[in-house]
Amino acid sequence: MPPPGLKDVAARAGVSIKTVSNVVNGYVHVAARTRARVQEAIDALGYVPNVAARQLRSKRSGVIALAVPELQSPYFAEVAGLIVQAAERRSWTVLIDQTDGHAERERNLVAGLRRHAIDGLIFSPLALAGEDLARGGDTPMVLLGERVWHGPADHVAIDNTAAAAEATRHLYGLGRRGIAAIGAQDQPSAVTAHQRLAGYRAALAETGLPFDPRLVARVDRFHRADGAAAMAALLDRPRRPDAVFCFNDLLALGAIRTLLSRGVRVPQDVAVAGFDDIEDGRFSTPTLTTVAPDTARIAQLAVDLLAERLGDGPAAAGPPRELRVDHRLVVRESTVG
Amino acid sequence: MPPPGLKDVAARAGVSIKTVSNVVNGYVHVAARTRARVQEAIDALGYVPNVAARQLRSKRSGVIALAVPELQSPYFAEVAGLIVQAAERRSWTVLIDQTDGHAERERNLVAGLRRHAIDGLIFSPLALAGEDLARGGDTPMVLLGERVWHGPADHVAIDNTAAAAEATRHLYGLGRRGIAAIGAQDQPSAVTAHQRLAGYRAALAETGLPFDPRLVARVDRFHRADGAAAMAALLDRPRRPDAVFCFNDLLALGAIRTLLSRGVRVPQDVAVAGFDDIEDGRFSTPTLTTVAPDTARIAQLAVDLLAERLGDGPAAAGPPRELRVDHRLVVRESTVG
DNA sequence: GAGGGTTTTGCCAACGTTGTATAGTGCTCA
DNA sequence: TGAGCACTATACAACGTTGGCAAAACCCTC
Repeated sequence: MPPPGLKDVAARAGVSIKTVSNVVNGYVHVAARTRARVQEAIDALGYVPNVAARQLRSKRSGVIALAVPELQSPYFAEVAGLIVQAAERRSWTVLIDQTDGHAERERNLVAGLRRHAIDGLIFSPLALAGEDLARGGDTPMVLLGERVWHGPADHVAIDNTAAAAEATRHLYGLGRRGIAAIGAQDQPSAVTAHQRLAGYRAALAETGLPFDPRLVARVDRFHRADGAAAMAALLDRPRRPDAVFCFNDLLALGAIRTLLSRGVRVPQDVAVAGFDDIEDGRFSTPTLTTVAPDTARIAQLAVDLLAERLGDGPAAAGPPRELRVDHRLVVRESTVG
Repeated sequence: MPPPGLKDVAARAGVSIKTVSNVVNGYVHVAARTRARVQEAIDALGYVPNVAARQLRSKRSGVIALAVPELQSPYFAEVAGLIVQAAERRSWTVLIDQTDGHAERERNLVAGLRRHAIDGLIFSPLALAGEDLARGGDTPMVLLGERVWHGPADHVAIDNTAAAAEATRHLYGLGRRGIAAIGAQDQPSAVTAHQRLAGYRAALAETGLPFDPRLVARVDRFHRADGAAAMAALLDRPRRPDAVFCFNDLLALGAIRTLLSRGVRVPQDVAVAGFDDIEDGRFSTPTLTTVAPDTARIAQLAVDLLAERLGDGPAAAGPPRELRVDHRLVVRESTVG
């Protein structure tokens, strides 16, 4: 037996189909008596609106998509969870998509998904930057990450450069003078890596420390294994650092693992700072000094921005905005024993 | 300008709407010439089928839902990622939903979502068990976790009890005699906790060790903080354990944190084993001994089972099945220094 | 070149919902 | 008491797609 539709509810309540629709959509001008009778019929039949039909008619699906490079990464998982929660308050459903950082997949997503079925898109691009993102439909889009191109999308981000500089200055403030960095990347699209590197360099310049390329380790991805390998490489180079700023917490945890397994003490011999404030860093040994972005606010803002664009209000159109979100440096055992 | 529809493509190619539909759906009897002309028009216009309309007509959406308690938990994030990948091979989209373990939310999901919009559901219940799950539509459902009730759904799970026993025996085999457990839960619906506790008790019984309730710590959730608190409580009790079996890796990492911060050596003084084999445990200090379920296979099987139920083939109907997935004990530094 | 079968295409209806236009109801106020 | 008005409910069309069916075009054989 097919699920009941407005038709069935209407028949049972003895009213027209449209009246039922009005009740369901909370239209104001429905007599209390009628409303009650309809509601009773709805409950009795277990009526649930058919999303497909509703979308077909009204062009709104109540679904937004969230595209992140990978869910396995705790940072993205956390952001995803928060966005789902924020969206739920607007009774939106979130379709989470994983791009694995493949440009192809990101492109498909932007071009394909955006045509139908999705009211809006929150996108954390990894491989894609620039005009590629501008393509595909006019579905409202909010980008997580700094604005590095000039397409028609809103951005939500922390000040990566300032935060990275802050972390680096913290290490300098501890008296460290051989401050290494782990997480540099070559691809021009790796904006996050570039900005954090820029912050690191800015702090060095500011404090008068020379920039030494030998103290900067490149990585392919931002995973623990990459951090572990990069740290090993740094230790094998002639000049051994007494502090490391890692561009995210996973890299830092991997680096710490390498240090400890080689008998290097953290933080006495080498101080380590990370970025993201994932939960792991709060319970690792040693606990991790890190830059904590206000992820809850990032999620909330992303959803709010999308809502504005989706709304029929005055703010629906307008130039793309870039919203800056706070961050703070959380000092833990990996830098001050 | 609204996105192009079959109508527009038909006009451009000079054929009827239905012919375009036939081309899109790969209907056999379309002349090669016609097909080519239509395809060219599709490409030129960038036509994308309207999912809503298609679903309205054909009752298939190409979307399956995955409901997990929380994405923040690395284990679920990993499983979610793998399921998305497995689903992609069947060109399904996955709608990931977070229940936060709230019974209410899980119930809504099962009752509401299943009516429309979703072809199938992969569900990892936390709060809900029993007949509650049986309600709501006839959308095919696959449960992640052992079968503890008798509704009409397929199950994919590892043998939690056997795996827990294995981990406990491993600790016993190291010569430990005060083996504690962290992760017991009281709610009858906490099936996972019950089964792992059962495995722990079975192993004790088998080895002749008495079961001591003072060595079993209850937790509210399976997070690091709970593990840390539980471990602190265990250390404060009169009888101090020399080994701990934690019902998941997060609990274990939290427990290790407490041990190390109190100056207790791991594994020399207390050996710790976990469950899930999340990535954190491979890079923590010490690295974590744990039970590794074959998550890739779990994901693949869940999707395959759903596909069978969705297919029009002979296996579409039939009694619910329970599929057992392998696991193995991964021994690392937290038990053997 | 006509008859029969096969391939290909076109028309119509329907999926379940909502927006628009409209009819009906009961009230207030002159 | 009737005109005017606000409120309430209804009828109908349309969203873009696909399945069923009929018509048209094609190909072959005799």
